[in-house]
Amino acid sequence: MILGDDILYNRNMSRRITPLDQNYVEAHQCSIDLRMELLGHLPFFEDLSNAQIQKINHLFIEVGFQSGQMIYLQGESAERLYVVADGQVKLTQLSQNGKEVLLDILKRGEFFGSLSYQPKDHYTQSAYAQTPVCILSIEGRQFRKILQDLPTVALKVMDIMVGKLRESQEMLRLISAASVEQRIATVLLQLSKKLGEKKEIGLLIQMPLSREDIANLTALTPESVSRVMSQFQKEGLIKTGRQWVAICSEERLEELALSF
Amino acid sequence: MILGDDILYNRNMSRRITPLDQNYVEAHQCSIDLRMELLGHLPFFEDLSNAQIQKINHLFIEVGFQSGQMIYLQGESAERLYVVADGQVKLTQLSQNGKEVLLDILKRGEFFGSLSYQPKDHYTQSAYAQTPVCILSIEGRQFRKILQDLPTVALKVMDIMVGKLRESQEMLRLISAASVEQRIATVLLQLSKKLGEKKEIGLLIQMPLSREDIANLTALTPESVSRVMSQFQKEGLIKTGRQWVAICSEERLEELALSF
DNA sequence: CGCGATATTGACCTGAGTCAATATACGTGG
DNA sequence: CCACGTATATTGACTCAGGTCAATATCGCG
Repeated sequence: MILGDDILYNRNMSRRITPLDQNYVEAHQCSIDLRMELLGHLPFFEDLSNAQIQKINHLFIEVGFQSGQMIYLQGESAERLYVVADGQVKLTQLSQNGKEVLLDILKRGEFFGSLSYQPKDHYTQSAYAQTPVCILSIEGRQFRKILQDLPTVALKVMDIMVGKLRESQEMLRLISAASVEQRIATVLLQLSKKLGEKKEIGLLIQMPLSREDIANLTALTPESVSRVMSQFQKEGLIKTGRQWVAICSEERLEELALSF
Repeated sequence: MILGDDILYNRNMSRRITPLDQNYVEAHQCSIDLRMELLGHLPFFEDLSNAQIQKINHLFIEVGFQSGQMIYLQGESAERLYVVADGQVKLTQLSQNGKEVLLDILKRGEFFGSLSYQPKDHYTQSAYAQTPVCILSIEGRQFRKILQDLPTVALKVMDIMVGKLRESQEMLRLISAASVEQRIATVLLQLSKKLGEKKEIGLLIQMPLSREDIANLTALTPESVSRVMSQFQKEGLIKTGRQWVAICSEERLEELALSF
């Protein structure tokens, strides 16, 4: 993979290639301060007093997962709500025929798992650590109680759900109506908006992202994704390698993505 | 369309064919009592006292729409929240390339429109009357105030949103991973669960539903839908005509639908 | 250094889209 | 109540985007 005049070189000039930061979270323990800091900045807790946060903090436990590890599995009894404290989590659904759909990628501050009151509810997706992650988790019932006691929190959570619903519906439209190129362009832009970091290479999507992941996001096959992305690279729209993508021309990608 | 030993006959034995009830809502005015009755039975208001409902009732206005009429258009400033009092409403998104995606079909008691606090929010879908409908509507800001004042209502609304998100994600999976036959079978079963009525013909989906509607629901073309449904009919799984479908063998459809 | 997971590329195939001709239902208005 | 016209549905012939399968290349880890 030869990438112009960048740090990245290879095809046996032999040297490291991945531009991703890999000094990720260890399966670490956040200090109490760090946890308070984090909880206090969650979009749905941000208006609460320190005392309230402190009380809530005690209800959370902390767990670490290594990259690729399963957090929970579709179909398991849904008992806990999780908050991403550090790293990235992916939510997927598996079909009988073996096809996996990638529903969402979550970063610090986003929640997933059980929001339900239902005692006998089951997870409708699986959650995996996409990087090493640190996760805070709370019993579903207790989170529910917080929502009942603190209407502002409930409203915020509702707003987030409304947003997620919209995103999901947009995705439906994308997959129903857009060409392969448009789907990939759109998804790359979405991800860059969420996880992009400006680097010399371009706007790097700061997370390990395989062709297969992109295929599962766009309802395509890894081979098709590969073909299109090779093309994009030839045209100078992106630079890409194993598990990473950087965007070189947001404008031209937008052009592709917008018109559908 | 000759359908065995049913009331339905034609192909110029000449007679009515649609088995749908067409004595639908007139662009009617609900009496105050009817409105109170309806509001009191909405899933999110059901726990409220009569007095509370009465107060809320005053915030709602009532509008009728004829079949096919637009209720609002994607992109318009989103100012109101709507509740279906009678009839059915469809929510769609249109893409530049002309492809329409059918996101949801709503029946009595379901809400749509603006849930947002944002003053400058815009509808992300369009809403059309699928039948003649009676709609109650409230200013978004006022509904928001209700949610703030009545936490139980906010939680119920949140739960409904969680459910809608799940449905939307299931749909994503269906469209991403299932064959044409599976998609159509699944969608027909879903609709029959929501709107089905047992008739002599079979389990009739009580609403006007064209091939195009089904195509827009399943990310297919009307022609493909037509081919598959003709096949289904030949195999005795369904009976169908212009704008209507009845299910004859739920079991065999389920068999098709389940295994993906 | 060597291996396994990931990515690329090519040749081929096929399911579903497209376009077009035809049939049919059913509302409208005579 | 019939006849006509329009929207809807069916069906066929053809095309093609994207899937499938398989061979090869490449990365990056241990």
